[in-house]
Amino acid sequence: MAWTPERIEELTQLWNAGHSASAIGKKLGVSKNAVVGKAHRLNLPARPSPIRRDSKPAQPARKPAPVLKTPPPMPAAPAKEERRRPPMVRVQQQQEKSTGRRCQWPIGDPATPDFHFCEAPAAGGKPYCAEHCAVAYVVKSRDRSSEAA
DNA sequence: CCCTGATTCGC
DNA sequence: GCGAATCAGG
Repeated sequence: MAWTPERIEELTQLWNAGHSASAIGKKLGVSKNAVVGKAHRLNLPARPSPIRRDSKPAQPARKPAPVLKTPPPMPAAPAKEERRRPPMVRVQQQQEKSTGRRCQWPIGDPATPDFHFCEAPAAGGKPYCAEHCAVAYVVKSRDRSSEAA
């Protein structure tokens, strides 16, 4: 059954009158999916629905194959945007080296209170200490000497 | 298990 | 554009 202007009008009226999608569908002789689908397509006002589908976590099955052709070459290097204020231990380490050039290597889950940075003295202009430089730049190192572990 | 609406995706 | 399938909360 096609959506004739009359049907669309009736749908709109019933929808705006607060009838449920299934009730409207029953009246129009279509499924509630058809009603809610059409309503959504018509940009009718979304009626009270607590359903939240926009959770951050990965959505499986629905989007299976991103198929990336250019994998980023530095998997171990964390982004600067990940920067968060570390716990209170910061004060102590600042006393030792207040120049601010401290290792930015993230430790723990950024979404967790115990998240902090390494903050050992950074090695030669790098954002990380010597140990974490070895981890962050492992790809480059391997590229040159094939070992260093 | 029933209801609800929202979103996706093959047609 | 359509709507069944699927998802998701009450």
